[in-house]
Amino acid sequence: MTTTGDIESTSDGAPRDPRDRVERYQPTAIEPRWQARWADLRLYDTDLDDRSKPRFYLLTMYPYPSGALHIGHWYIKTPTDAIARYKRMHGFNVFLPIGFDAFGLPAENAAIKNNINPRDWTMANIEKMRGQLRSMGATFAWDHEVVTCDPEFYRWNQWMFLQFLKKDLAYRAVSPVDWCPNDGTLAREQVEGTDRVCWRCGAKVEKRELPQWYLGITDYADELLDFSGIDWPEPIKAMQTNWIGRSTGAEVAFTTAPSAHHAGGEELRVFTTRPDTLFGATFMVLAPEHELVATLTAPERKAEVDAYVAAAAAKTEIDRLSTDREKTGVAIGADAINPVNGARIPIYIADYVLGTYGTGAIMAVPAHDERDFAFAQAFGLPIVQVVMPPDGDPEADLAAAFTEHSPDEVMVNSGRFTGRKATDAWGEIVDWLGEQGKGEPAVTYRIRDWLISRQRYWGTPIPVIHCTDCGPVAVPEADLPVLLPETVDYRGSGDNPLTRDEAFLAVDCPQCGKAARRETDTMDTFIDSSWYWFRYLSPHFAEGPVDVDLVRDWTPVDQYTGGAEHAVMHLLYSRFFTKAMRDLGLADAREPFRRLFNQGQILGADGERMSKSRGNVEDPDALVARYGADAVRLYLMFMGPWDQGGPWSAGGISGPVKFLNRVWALTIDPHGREPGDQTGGALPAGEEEHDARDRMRAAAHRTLRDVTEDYEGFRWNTMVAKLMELSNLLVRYRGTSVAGLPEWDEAVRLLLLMLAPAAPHITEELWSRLAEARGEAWESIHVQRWPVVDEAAIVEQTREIPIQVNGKLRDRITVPAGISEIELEQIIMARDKVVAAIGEKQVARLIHAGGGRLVNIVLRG
RNA sequence: GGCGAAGUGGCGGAAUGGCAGACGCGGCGGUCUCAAACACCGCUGAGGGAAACCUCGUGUGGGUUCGAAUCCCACCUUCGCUACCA
Repeated sequence: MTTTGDIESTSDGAPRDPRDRVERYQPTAIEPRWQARWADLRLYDTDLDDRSKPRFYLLTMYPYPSGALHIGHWYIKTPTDAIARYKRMHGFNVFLPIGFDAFGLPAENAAIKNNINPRDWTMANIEKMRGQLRSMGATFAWDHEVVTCDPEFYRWNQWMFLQFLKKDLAYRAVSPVDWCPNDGTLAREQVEGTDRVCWRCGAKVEKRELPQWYLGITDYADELLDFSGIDWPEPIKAMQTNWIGRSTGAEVAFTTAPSAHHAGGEELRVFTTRPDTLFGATFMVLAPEHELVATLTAPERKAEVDAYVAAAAAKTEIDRLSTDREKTGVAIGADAINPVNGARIPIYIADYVLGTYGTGAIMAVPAHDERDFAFAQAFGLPIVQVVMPPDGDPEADLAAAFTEHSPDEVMVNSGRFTGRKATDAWGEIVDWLGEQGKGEPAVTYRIRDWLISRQRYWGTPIPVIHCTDCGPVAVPEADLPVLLPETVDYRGSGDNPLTRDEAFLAVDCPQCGKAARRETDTMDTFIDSSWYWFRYLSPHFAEGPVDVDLVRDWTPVDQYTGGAEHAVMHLLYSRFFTKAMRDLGLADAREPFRRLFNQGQILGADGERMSKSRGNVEDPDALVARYGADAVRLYLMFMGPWDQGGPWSAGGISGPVKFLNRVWALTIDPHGREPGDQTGGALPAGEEEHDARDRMRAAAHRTLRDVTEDYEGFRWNTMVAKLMELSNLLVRYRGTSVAGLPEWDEAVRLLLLMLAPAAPHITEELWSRLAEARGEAWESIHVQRWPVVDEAAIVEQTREIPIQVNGKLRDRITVPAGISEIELEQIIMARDKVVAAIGEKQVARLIHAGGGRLVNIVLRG
């Protein structure tokens, strides 16, 4: 270290900046050097078989290789790296893998545009992004990298699909599906917003009737509602719960009434969550696509009904909604019979009843359902109140549907149930229907099975062969992987080129041996992300998708970090896959991620989502080149709470930059003083050397205690603030007589250790220089143990106590720490300000609050 | 419409029943410098006052409490998700 401690000695020569004699902080010189050194030493390779330390599987959502990292990647990944480093300093064997979500449409679009293979485009991007990820100084276990477009990975997508087929967890069905002109078919949860657009490309989605492959996620609906044993953010659990949408109720069998054109007696089942309102059903509504519409429609109504059905079928969901909830429908000229009272009620079709939910038919109870109420009003249908508050009028005209369903409500106009509490009667009615074989308890879900077929090239081929005789036949496991053809003929079109690739298509049926055709759909890329963290453990394992022993030791993941935008997609699929894999004996945990943290999103300076088209994208490479990775890491952590995100503003980065410069100066030049320093190297007024030494120790250990808590809770912003506070104190003592004393050295050492996980390069550099100055051998700061708080150092001799009168701050006194309440009260009551604030009033009592932290004097009157 | 999150200085934010505004940005004044930049020191919620201090102040209105940014009730605003789910 180069320190002389005496700046006056330079002043007799030509005037010059005294700081020039000290080396300045140059992050761009330091950072690549340490990154290379860490890599050479294999400092962050994880030995997964090491049983001497507790394991910690830290996972962060893998990036899509779009071509460049953006600041959002830094926002999630650098604090995650800080967690890894912090946990290592606590003796954990930390596994922090990284990989690439390498299948997907952008590669295909690039291929069409530039007439190159999507693989080449993808792999070039990956190579570039690897370099960018390294520039973060993050401790990723690169030797476990997974790239999902590698056959070594996607063959196991195919293998698992075959296992799912055997268990009927994968199946093919023809049904109306959401079709995006760019991405092909989409799963239900991949269509967003009121105007029904594709989650990825934003194009409007239309309905198509197609044969498609599904995974039976609904089989696991109930288990997916159980979040016990995992520590996830409440909003995500709420979103998943809403998405799964479990409704308990009953299926009730209405029957068709005999009429001129129909014999009657046919069952019409409805699902209801309100069996207690059965007596109020005044009509019935079928979805236009309901299978019985054709047979039940009266001849004279046929033309109108057919027209309505055709119109509904032609309408996309967009159009259905654009009618702004105005109810439309047509009576079909047939009646149904209500099983509870034998009432004949007319049957309508209306598009507000969905064919895909429940039974596709409802009993309409206009008095107690807003939609039914609106329909009844529009069509002049009777409205009969059957549930009301205890003081209600059963014959009153309702202005709106009465949907309250609390223990107070009583039933009216309901035959033998009249006068009963509605909540009590709910179950009895279901039981009563059950005894007569006219209904039973039922549960329905909003969630649909996961549609995984995509009409795209750049994905995992679905391992199925279509034979004219045998139908769809699974590719034998021995024939896996079904490889994507290397050369692709796009002919400038956006179609799936597999459909034109005769070499790919032509194959013999594995069952009968006749000429057959391969399935050309590929899998939704969310399949890849549904289990990639299992593969990280053994990326080259050839005997199966996962090494079951490693999975047992290392999963579930201890901590997962990533965005909340995947709440009902990736984060739900992953839970499903884990449970399905468990049932295949591939995993033994029922949940994938023990703890989940959703960071916020970094927006552009304009407060909008960052996007190239808006021109508000912040380039992390440029920031790193200018300020260094440590400053960028620290600034992102310092911005605000991690789960909050917020608009980017480059201005604030100067704070962390200045902080790092001070840490640098404190460490390599403790005796130096800045040229404008007006303190003359003196301690703060009234402070003796021993006071200063105590203060440094106390501050360092109090900071350690608080910062440790902040690390545990991922509260980076306050963590950085507290380190800044400590460094501010040391800056004040720099160049004074206490700089360089043991308490100073300890405070600097603790400051570096506490900062190390967040700013790994500068701390490593300074740590090495401290070792060098002491003539010790270098040992990385990142393999040091996290320091231990000395509670004795924090204990203070005196305390400052705020004094309130009637809750208003009136005075502050400094007293010895161990003072008794009686002594304290004597001092307080003698204070001028307190006496003045009390005035003529009487003191009612004194409150010693918060364990002696504050005193409040309460006055009478 | 439903579910969820959040409203605090000029700005990002801290404080989750006990001193509101930690820490930082920006701003103002000073030191250093021939000068500027950097760096360093001080001030910086609003109003009043020469000052000591006083009053007001955490979206709005009420409530609980000795004491409320924090807890409760009602409302307003913003953001995210959802969208006729019977």
